[in-house]
Amino acid sequence: MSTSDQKRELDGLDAKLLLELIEQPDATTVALAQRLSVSRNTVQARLQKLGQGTLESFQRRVSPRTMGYDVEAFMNASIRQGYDRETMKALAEIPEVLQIFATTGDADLRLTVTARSTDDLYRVNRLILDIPGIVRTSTSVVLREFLSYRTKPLLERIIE
Amino acid sequence: MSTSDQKRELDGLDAKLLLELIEQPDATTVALAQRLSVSRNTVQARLQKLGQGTLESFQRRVSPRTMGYDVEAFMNASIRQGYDRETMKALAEIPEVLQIFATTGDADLRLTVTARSTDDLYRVNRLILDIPGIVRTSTSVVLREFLSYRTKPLLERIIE
DNA sequence: AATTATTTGAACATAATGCTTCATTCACAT
DNA sequence: ATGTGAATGAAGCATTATGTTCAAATAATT
Repeated sequence: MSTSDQKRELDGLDAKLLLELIEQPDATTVALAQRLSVSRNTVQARLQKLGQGTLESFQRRVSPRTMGYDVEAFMNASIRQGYDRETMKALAEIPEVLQIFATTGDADLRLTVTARSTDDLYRVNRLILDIPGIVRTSTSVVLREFLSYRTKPLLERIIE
Repeated sequence: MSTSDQKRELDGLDAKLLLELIEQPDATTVALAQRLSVSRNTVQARLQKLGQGTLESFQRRVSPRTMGYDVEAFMNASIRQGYDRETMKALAEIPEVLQIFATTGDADLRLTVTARSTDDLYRVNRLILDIPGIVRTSTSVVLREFLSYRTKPLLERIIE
């Protein structure tokens, strides 16, 4: 039982593998193997393990912007106690709601929301406010993305 | 010149393709072709276009949690005027800073930050506060992720 | 030192890929 | 309606990758 634990932390090879894939997402197994100077079998085994649970969904690579949703916003929302489950369900039924977090701090929920325009964002905001259990919202619109999501430095730190 | 514009919006086929890839990220080109009842050439062409600019980096699929960074937090930070460029550069040099947005609202910046633990988060917070130009920060730690990033509903909306 | 886990290399049949060509269909502007 | 350019489908071919298995070598743990 102690053999293959569920959640093993990434080692150097895993990190190198992921870094390569960041550079060349469509790199073939053999290409990765020779670039990292390991056998094809090893790469194959590692990739399989990475695929099983450690890698996030492909969805992460899809940007709403591609679909014409040019506005991104963060929203704080307070919910009435006891309405949690149903409120969450209603929120999840709105396609423009991309993420829902519960966080510490004043507001109960933190949403990532997208919209086609600022006008459209207003519409989405109303949709959310109409959900029973939602008390109030405060929105901040993304003006600019100075640094887009990256984990590369963390991966590089693993190697050395 | 009007032939192939840079940013074309996704059509139904693109959306279907992406939805398939969400279900089976390692699906082969031919498998996708027969599942969508289009020719292999078409899938190949579409995937190539998607790879050129519309798809976000593979980095998005890498979760800090995989690397032992179990804490995720959002941080609002105010910056002193005129320090923008250098401050941003200093922030980007901290591996635990995953994202930087400029947003409307009280705070100037909104950061996504990760850390190994809450103690570690405190350390990262100090790193950020020590950056010249950063005036103050307010942090909210993610307690739970009710809905993890998804664009599937938006994609499905394109189809019908 | 002993045991277990991981890696390696090799082989094989099967399948996918990249690329090209070409006819056809489609969308759109004239 | 008509012409133009782009997107698609179909087919073929040489090359390359894949999945799989296995025994031996190496590394890591106890």
